Amino acid sequence: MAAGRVQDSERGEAAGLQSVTAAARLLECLRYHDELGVCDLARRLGVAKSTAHRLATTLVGCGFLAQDEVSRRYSLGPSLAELGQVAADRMPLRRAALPVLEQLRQRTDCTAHLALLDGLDVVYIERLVASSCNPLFSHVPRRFPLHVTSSGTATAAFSPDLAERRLSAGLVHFTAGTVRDEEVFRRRLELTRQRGYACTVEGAAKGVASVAVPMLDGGGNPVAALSVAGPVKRVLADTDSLGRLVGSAVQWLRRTR
Amino acid sequence: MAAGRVQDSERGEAAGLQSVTAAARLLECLRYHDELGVCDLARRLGVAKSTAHRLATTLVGCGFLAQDEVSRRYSLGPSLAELGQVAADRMPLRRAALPVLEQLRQRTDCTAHLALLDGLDVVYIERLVASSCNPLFSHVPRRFPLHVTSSGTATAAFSPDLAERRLSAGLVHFTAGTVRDEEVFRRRLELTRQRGYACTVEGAAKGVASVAVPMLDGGGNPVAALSVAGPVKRVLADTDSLGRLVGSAVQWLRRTR
DNA sequence: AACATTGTTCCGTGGAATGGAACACATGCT
DNA sequence: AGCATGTGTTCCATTCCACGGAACAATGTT
Repeated sequence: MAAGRVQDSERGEAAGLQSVTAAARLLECLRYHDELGVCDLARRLGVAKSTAHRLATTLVGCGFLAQDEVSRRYSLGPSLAELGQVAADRMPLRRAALPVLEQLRQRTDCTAHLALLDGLDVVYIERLVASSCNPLFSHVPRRFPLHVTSSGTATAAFSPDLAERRLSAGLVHFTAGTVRDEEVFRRRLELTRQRGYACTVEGAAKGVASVAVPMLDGGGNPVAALSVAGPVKRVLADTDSLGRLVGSAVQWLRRTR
Repeated sequence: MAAGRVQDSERGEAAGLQSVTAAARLLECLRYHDELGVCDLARRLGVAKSTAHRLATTLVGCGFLAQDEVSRRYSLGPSLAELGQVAADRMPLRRAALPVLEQLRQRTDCTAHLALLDGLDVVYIERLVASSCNPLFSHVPRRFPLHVTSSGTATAAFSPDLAERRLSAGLVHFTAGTVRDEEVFRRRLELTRQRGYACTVEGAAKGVASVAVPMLDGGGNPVAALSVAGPVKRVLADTDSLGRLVGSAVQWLRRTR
């Protein structure tokens, strides 16, 4: 690493140790895939098969990946689950939000979520599953582009810059319920601003609707959102009242931080 | 990487890419520490300060670590939280256990846990916090040596080999409630076998007692444990009934897998 | 049989990662 | 104030570790 270290990468972070960065990128390939093979990983990372294989087997050794004995494909491993849970346990915003999320869960009998804004996506960092919830959320990803879910819509509605960036990047297809049309999305943003909450139907998961309210920081920028999600009929029967409950929860959370 | 690749490491796994392995070990240093500085990390890893610094800053760039602007110390980062949650979401045993954990939580009004056996430790992979629980578990680690908690005791009680290995490795001090004496631990193991459940007081956290039942695989080896934890008085008032409830939950889980 | 695809292993090579040293900064002690 | 100690960051010479290419084994399709 001689003078003139490369400071530019796709997200502007220093490249640092290249093989560590490659390993992290490999793990990220599995965000939306239960498992992937070596050749697929190599293609996604833009490296040789043997390089991808070495990265993957090293991560298996560390417990960050696991390999299926029959299919030979790789999936996220137990040590990642453990450390990830530890990391989430320690997030101050998540800690602060837990009591009010639990309250929301009980009052609404819906699954209560905390989502953090990250780039042009939201990441669901906490999900307290409703007691009565039979279609579990286990198969639902944790990260969505802003336009896909109520939490993302809610955050974009209160940041014109963010909304424009998301639109410029394109309203990528994600689920059957993904809004793809710019005008439709703009109307949703406006409606969200008027009502103070966003509502989406089958954004994240089939058969599920949700209501979300953004949490803004001191400067008025959205950083997170609270939401409740449940069967479409249950949520649509009650959106205003759910919106008020979630809104109160957000107010409470802002005051206790 | 010429011929004669070293196949032996402390846990018998191939070393693979050394800097990737070092990065993983660095993340593991933070299991029991909210944050650590570069010099501390370097000492723990047995590397130069500059190496630890480079590892840490690379991981910050990837989102796996975060650095406090004032103290300059490093803590686990948001991308690790995200991917870790995804990894946990996808664990088949955790998925299968969720309904019965929720049931336990409701019936007992205690915090319900799923712990997996890993080496001489148990790792708490799922924790459904009791509704009435005010001293939250946010500060409680996810990994404990077997002798410290009820889940660990329960698993050790039904594997003589495992118990002996834990004893040989030493009953390390963990919390004020940690059993340190071999005879005491052996008596606890015997009592657990007689009753079918383990009970510990202030093993994992001050003011909390818990009751755990191991889950054995087809060959009779413990792989996991279910447990409920709550205020000492509540748990001790009802250990037998809690033991039976948790035992039924374990039976149910075994039959559905 | 020929071809395409996958996952794994091997090897020569050069560049990426290392440790040491210097530096900047902060704290505590005499 | 000067010194000792500790921290976190940056730079550079050195070398060995990580890379890509190629070969191989296995599987599936035409």
